[in-house]
Amino acid sequence: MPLPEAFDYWIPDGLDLAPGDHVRAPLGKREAHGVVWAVKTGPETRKLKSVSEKISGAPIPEGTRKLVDWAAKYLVQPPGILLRSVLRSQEALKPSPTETVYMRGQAEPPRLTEARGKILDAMERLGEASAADLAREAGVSSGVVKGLAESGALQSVTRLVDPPFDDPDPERPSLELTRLQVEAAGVLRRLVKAGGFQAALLDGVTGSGKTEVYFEAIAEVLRTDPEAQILIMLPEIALTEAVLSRFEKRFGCLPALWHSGAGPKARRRAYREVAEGRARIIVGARSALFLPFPKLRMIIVDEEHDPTYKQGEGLHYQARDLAVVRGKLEGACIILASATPSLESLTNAEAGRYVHVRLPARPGAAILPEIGTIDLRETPAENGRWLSPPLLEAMRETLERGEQILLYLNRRGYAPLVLCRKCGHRMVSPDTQSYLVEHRYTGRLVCHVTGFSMPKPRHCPSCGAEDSLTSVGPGVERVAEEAKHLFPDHRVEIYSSDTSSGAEIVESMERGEIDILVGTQIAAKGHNFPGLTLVGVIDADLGLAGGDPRAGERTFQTLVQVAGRAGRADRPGRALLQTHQPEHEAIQALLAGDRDAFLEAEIMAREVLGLPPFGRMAAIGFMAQNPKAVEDAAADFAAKAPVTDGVEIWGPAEPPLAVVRGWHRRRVLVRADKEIDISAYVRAWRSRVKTPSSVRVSVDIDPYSFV
DNA sequence: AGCACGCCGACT
DNA sequence: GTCGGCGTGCTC
Repeated sequence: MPLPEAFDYWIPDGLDLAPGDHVRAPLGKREAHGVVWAVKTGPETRKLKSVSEKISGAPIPEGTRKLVDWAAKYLVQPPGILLRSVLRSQEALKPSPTETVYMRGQAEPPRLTEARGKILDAMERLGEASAADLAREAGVSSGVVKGLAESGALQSVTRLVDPPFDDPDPERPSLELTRLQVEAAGVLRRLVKAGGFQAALLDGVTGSGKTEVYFEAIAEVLRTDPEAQILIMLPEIALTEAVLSRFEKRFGCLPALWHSGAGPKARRRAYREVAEGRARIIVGARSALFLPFPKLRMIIVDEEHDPTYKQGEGLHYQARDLAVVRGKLEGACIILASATPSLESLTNAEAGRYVHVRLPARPGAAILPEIGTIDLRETPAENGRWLSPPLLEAMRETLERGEQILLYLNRRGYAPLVLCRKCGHRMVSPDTQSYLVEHRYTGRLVCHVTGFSMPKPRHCPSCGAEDSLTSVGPGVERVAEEAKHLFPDHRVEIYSSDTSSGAEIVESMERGEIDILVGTQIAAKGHNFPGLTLVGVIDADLGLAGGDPRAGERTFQTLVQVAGRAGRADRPGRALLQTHQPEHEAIQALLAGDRDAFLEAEIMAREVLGLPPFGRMAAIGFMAQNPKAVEDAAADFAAKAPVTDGVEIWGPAEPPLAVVRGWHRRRVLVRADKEIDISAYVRAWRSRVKTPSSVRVSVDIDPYSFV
């Protein structure tokens, strides 16, 4: 619970409690589940309540408790909020339930009655099954199954409903590695051998085989310590498929999975197996970082630059950074892997805090794509079209050779804006006032923030004009429509998070059945399409707009990832970027293939402004249903900021979405010099300002966006 | 987070 | 005169 600190209780006589144990304890008028944080002895004058009872379940290990304490301080949150992230599966504290299944036994039934015959027939059909299933299938009562089991005609096996995961085998032959991969793996293995906290940045171009390299580091951990646990973090569940199949090839089984999409059963099983130290390797999303590993020895953060490691509602944290902290607290080895490392990680590597392991070339014949720009100022697409003549020409050539094309546009739906030709009214979401996106496939206008949707109206809601609403700008649906129109004899498909059968699309793309794939961000990640040789980026400028200092970096990362999809097998690929500003440094750096020069420039800009990683940032959010109340609360809060050298307060300002579902929002940003403990500063500030309870205040340390 | 208390408006 | 809406404060 959001209490400021742990509460003290008496330990009743005869109850043996140690830190990490689960207990029930009275709290106000009720009882609550708690975890023993410390055991104290000595005189006590306060009147304390007593712990009610100890409850079963693996205790929360020391490393996990340290993480809770550390993160609570750093994130300026009550420790209970962090502990809640650890206690994600209440049922997992109980031992796994068991189930009894029956199979054919050795003996023949002493008397083969009609009912017994039916059961044996059902057995033939079902193979092994529970007594209830067998009885239902045979149409008799389950008592018959019991009788047969006693006579030995059926044999019963009792097993756990949540069985342990298979043990990964590090000794299986590793996949064939290139010389460069062997070298990189060697560096990581030496880190593992050295033991204790180690951090490495595995920095390799798209397709250079980073996964295989860190698998060798994992194998080394498995070999060195028979109890060691390893966490592999991925930014999204959509990405796990590729990693899982390669994992199975290397280690002979599937790892335990942890992600928010898993059902209660899968969660309970994964949680219990992790907490009891049996699960050796866990593949998971950001929340896996808070699992109670008793012996965590390695954390891999794959695609470490990915913004999904940040975000999250309620509790804001940067999972990549917390992973490094957890590594320190546990004495574990951390490997951050990316083709386009974040500025933060690169700076750490350059400062020598991380070992910098580079993987420069792709294995085998695959080479990086040739990258070119199309200047839309010189060769624009036709009015109302989005594919420029040079891109169309390249598409024609590619299709003639029987190769595949990916058109990348990070915008779902048909058109990002719908407006009235007569009066200029723009269709906006009732909650957030953000533009409604037209989805022609479903015929609706959708708010991408709240999910609000409505049928596209025939009359303008403002001036009443009929059929005057027009679609402005492209989304993937619209680009696909254009591609279909221009290449009617080729198969065009859309791949976005709206696509219901994403896995099918990926498979038929892999098999070469799709000629032109029009995709959003989701298509840019992790897939391997051997026949893909042309990537067309519809709008390379998207993301460069706005004053966000992170825009250049983000655009660069995305474009590298997308361009990296082309020409992975033996055929060289090329990527063409449609842009209005080919001179932008992010795009120039891509053209030159000069990532490091681009990042150096970015790093210098950040250093001058004192932005992360050269300074610290915090965002304080205010939310209330009454617009006046938020405004006043935010202004009052900002006015009461403690004055300190090296700290600047920006705002209050309206965040990008000033109203969401009737909640009005304001934001105050804090920039502090690197030496300043920004968490302590914000904590002190918060404690001196009293905000009305109708205004919710949230703190986000290291916010992703600085604007 | 849950739970109780207390203030105020609305209804028997 | 009492019920219940929610704003406020407390929980070892």
